[in-house]
Amino acid sequence: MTEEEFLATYDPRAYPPVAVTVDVVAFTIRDGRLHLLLVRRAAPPHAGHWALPGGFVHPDEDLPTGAGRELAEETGVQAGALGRVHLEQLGTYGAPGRDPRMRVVSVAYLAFAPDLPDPAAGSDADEAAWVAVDSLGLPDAATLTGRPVQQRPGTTRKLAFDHTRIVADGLDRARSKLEYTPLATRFVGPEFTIAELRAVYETVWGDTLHAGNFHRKVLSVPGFLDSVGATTDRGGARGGPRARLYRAGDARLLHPALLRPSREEAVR
Amino acid sequence: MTEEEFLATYDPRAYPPVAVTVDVVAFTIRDGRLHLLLVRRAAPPHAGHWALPGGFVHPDEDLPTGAGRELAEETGVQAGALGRVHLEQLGTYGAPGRDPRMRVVSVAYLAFAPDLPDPAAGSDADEAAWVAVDSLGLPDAATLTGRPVQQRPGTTRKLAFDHTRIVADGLDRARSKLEYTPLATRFVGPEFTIAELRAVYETVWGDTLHAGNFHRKVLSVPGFLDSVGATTDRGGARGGPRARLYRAGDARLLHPALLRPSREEAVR
DNA sequence: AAAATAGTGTCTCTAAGACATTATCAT
DNA sequence: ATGATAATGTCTTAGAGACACTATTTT
Repeated sequence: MTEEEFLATYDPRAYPPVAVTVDVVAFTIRDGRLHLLLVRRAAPPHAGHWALPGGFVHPDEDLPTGAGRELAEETGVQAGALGRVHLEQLGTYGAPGRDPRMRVVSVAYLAFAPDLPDPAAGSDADEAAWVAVDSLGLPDAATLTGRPVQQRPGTTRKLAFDHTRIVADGLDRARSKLEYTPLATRFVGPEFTIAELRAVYETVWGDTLHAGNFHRKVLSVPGFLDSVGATTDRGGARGGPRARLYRAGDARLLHPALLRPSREEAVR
Repeated sequence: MTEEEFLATYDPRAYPPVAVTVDVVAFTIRDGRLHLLLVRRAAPPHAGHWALPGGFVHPDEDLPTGAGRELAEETGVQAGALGRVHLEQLGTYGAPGRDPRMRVVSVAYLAFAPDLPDPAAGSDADEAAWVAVDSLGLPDAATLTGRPVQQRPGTTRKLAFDHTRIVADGLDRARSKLEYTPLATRFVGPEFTIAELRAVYETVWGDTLHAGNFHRKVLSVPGFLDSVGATTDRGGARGGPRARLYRAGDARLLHPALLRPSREEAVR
């Protein structure tokens, strides 16, 4: 093996070409539903199918930089203005044959953003849109816990390549990270109410939470929320007192964590 | 961007070549200390330095398959006999310039194994060895919690490329996964005592645990341990009754989790 | 007035951690 | 006998969850 490796060290072009791409699983919340940024492929393979935004890594470009660039290209947000967008590496997918053209190793990134604008028209020849995740037919929390699945309206789309798996992995990661990191604050504006934060958890987890217990719980986690000292201008749309406003604190981990309800079933 | 992407789609060789390698962070426990499989590089760059075992991905080879192959090549264990070895993807490292020769994107895998034999002599021209992790000068749990660091004997080695960072990330992952998965059982034999399991936690976390509370705790986690019904042949080397033997249960997640002591300091 | 919501109080139960205790084994 | 260890018991405290309740606001 050493000789082979030795040769490869000095002439890697002797190997069949491998392409490295960056794909982005970008989540946001719109109208109380979790949405995912997708682009419709114009060219084969999988022409006409929806796929994750992504593309080849540029020379001299770091992987997270490439992910931010791909995200910026599709959303129209300036790459430098992605300040409130959280970006983290999700995983790398490189099974032979996952792209019929050649060996493609794809590094997937996960992005969380507050409600971003619709993809800028004409920014790309491919159509791009925020698509409700629950229209993709992925197994959700309700499926896992045996409760009846309520398929939400919207066309069920089959994603190109292995992107359905990548999205499923990203969804798992997102659900898990809400438990022990302040990630949920990335889905809301810089100042938010506890009810808005709770809506994030309920949307991503696909479960309803007890408002009173949630309220006390998040306030008890050190460094999670900082009180702004002000309240909303009005009460809720259907009544209720004005809610206090909070900002994200400096905690990077939540301790104690906010555990999802009833995870025993998913343990085995 | 579309044209560029379009062209690239059909002629990826137009891009500067990118190499994809697989590196393995393989941990095992020897003599109560956490060890890491390293190889000494024979050729430049970083000749003479220790590095993670790894190499270029073979054509038509899946990424985890490649990781298992690299591990098998260095440990002498047959690739098919890696049954008790846990393998999972750690992350992908692709910063430009991390390899001075060319653009190299490296997919790192994390492996956990019970005590494996010394690397088979002559299996590779490079020297390979199990190296104590605490001789690498990485920040350990004691460092993070402000307690005095006791550097254990052994030469402090500077690893090649960005492998020190990769190992640090792997160590973080391992410490974290002990909390909420039955991963610790991968470091011991098929049948083990609770004291042996506790030694794994203490070794990886770099902290001492209360024997009695640990005992009751692991037995209270559903599906973590299955009793064999037998005990060890002898008591401990320094006395004590014979310990009951257990096997790993069918739980894939520990609920409730075994949290590390005093993590508040690392939260911010 | 009626309904909805923010925020707090109370109670129960689980679990973590500190510590003690008993039984068993090696030297 | 002595010391070490396995395994269990006890007590205190923190936290999760269910539920009730008050105050505030909108329609």
